[in-house]
Amino acid sequence: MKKKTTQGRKKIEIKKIDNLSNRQVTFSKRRVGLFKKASELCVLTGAEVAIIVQSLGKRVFAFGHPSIDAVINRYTTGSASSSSSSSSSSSSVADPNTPLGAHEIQQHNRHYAKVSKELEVERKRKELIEGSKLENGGSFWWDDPIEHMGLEELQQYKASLEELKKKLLMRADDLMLLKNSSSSSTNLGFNNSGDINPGVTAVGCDDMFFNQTTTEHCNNSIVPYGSDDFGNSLQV
Amino acid sequence: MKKKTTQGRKKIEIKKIDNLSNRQVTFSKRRVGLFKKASELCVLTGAEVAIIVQSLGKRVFAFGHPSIDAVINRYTTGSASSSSSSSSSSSSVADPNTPLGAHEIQQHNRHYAKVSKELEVERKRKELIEGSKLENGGSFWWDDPIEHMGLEELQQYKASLEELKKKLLMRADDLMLLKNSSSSSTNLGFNNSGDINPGVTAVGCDDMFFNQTTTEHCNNSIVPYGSDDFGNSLQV
DNA sequence: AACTATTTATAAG
DNA sequence: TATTATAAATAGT
Repeated sequence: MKKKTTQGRKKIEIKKIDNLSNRQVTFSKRRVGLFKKASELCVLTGAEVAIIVQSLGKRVFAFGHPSIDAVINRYTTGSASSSSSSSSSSSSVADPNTPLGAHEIQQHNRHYAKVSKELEVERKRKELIEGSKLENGGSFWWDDPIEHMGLEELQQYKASLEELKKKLLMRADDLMLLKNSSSSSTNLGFNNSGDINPGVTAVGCDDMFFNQTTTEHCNNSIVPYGSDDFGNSLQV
Repeated sequence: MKKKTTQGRKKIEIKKIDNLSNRQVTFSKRRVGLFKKASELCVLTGAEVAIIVQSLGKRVFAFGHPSIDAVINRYTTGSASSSSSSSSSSSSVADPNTPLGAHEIQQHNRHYAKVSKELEVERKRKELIEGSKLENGGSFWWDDPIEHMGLEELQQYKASLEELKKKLLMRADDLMLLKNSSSSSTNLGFNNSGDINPGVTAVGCDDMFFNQTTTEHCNNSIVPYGSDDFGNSLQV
């Protein structure tokens, strides 16, 4: 018979975790959990949500539906959906990439959302057929560093990317509306597959793939900029 | 013996809920849950988080630690913690109050955080002694419309407010750094107890009490502006 | 990073 | 609204 292998989840006090390592792990796990919840809230109720999370270090993650900027704009302006606004001033900007670009991004996001959903559906079907192996606990495949994948998984992964790439290219006309000023974040954990979505601004599509933690149709994104920090499920 | 009164939680598909009513309750419950998670993430890992949620109608809720604006600023500007920034432009501002004020607010928030925690601790103790009656399911007392409270609860509630008010006044010196341009949101669900914290900007302290869903030290806030919508646990 | 044993969050009633 | 049986999230290995 199987011995009780773990003591199971233990109740914890909601106070700062002293141990750095544990804190990092917890940050990662819960950050993913938070984004998942947000995603569900969006899908379930049609609400619009924007989340920005910054770990103690510097890494920033963001989630947004229908787009971070759309929600933020609405918030900062009072309710309208103005185009420009935000950013502006500020003297000590860490990286000089153009942070926002509201409308364009929003538009792109709309497309991404659709495409993303399609892929998600396909993924689910495949998963159903082959027996789920792509999911890791609470996170999603696009959160997995490739190192963790087996050969088979890698192939599936590659296939998924190709698939998505193809779909995105089919929508190239719309993507063309975006300035292809690489922008996005300065140093992502990921830089591979750098050809997909050339012109996505702030919430670079590359980021979306490897960093977004959400589910289904929500076009959300995670933009980790700044150097490394925790958020371990994301680093290469 | 007790009959099985409910079938318990049922698994649901993550797809838009058709029934409006159900969608609303789900929105409320999950919105609270999301903010709670966010709060825990902040406390546990020291991360900075900002969340803006807008229900399908118009009501907007926000959560932020150390302050929504601080996080948003950092996001929009790229990483720095500029003072002014954001909001600025935008032509169609619903309410003319100065939305941000980063540094000052941040400073205030720090204090609020401390004070808030103290109150929370006291509340817990009291609750422990009298047998928890302040909590409603997953939400917190400050989320409860006063109508739902019994006389006794109301008194306790009032006492809590007074207590907090006193503490905040003790830190008046710091608060003085803030412009006391009422600001905050235009039409809150709540307007009672309008004397506590006169000069809290964007994330008016009044809001904090009645709208924040978070826990403990996180100085977060929920600013519901726009007319009514769901988020039922909040409306007056 | 994968795995439980539990704690939490919640769908329904 | 308060309750309760379950689904989910997650602390500790």
